[in-house]
Amino acid sequence: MVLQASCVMSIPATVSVDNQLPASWTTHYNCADVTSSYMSRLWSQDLHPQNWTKYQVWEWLQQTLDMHQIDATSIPFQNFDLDGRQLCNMNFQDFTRAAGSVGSILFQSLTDLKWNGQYGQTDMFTPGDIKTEIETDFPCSILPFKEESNFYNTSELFDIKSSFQPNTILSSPAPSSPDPKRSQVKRHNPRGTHLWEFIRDILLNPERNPGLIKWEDHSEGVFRFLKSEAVAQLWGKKKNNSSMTYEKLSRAMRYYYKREILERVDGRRLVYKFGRNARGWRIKYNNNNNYQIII
DNA sequence: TGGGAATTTCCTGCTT
DNA sequence: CAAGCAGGAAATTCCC
Repeated sequence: MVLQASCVMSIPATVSVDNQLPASWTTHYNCADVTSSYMSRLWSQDLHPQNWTKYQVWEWLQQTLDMHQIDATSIPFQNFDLDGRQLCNMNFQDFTRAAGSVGSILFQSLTDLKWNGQYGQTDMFTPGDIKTEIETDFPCSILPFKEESNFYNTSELFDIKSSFQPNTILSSPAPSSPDPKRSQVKRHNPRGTHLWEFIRDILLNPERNPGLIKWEDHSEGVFRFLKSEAVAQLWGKKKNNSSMTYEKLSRAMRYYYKREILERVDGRRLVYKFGRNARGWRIKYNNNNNYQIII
């Protein structure tokens, strides 16, 4: 995929994913330079940092780092597992403690936003609006982190839903092109997470759900259900449907063949393969032994 | 209220 | 034989 280099999320392979920022953080802003003109028009100033969700805090963090061309991996993101109110309560020292020398930049950025509603001369905007825009334009299930953070609470799955937002902008092919008129209107993701995304997210977080589904060939997108009924029940739990079974889940999976979200794998039970319209499952390793999920 | 998308439910027949 | 797979058909749910 053409956008591999600029549209990735970097996670140290040696560190548990849940200790890291949602992968979106790096993703968004590696993409931001590519999409700056697109993104800049999305920002507005109608949401004070005080009211940000955790997700929006992360968005701001990533955007600020990107603006200063600071490598997102150079600061411990787990120190910013905060909502807007907590963030605004941090003083300069708190920032330097949390992010070292970068802390002063972050502090300055936040101060500008708090008091001026903007940062420098840029079109600073609220992360929340970016979220809205992306939700509007793309069919892929996308919900703000705050709404999804408990999504897998019963199963201890790490939620990486937020990881795929801006990447979707750059991925191709998209089923349909964004309509600039419609993009001005806020629209929620119609039905929450789609089944294939649910499956993908389990696959991308095996340390949280060992033995449910596993990659057969990650580079090819081939995976296999190990505990089919358990996955079905998990899916049912998410959909508040206690009668979900693998038989029903698999029917939904088969519908994906036509849409090329999945491809058939003949002759192998419980084996599926992501198709050309499934995004966010590819992975590659870079020179720093970090892995990147390619959208 | 109607329409569409994305399942969900049920079913028959076939395959492993 | 049980468990899966393949799809058709209709129902359901949710959103616009």
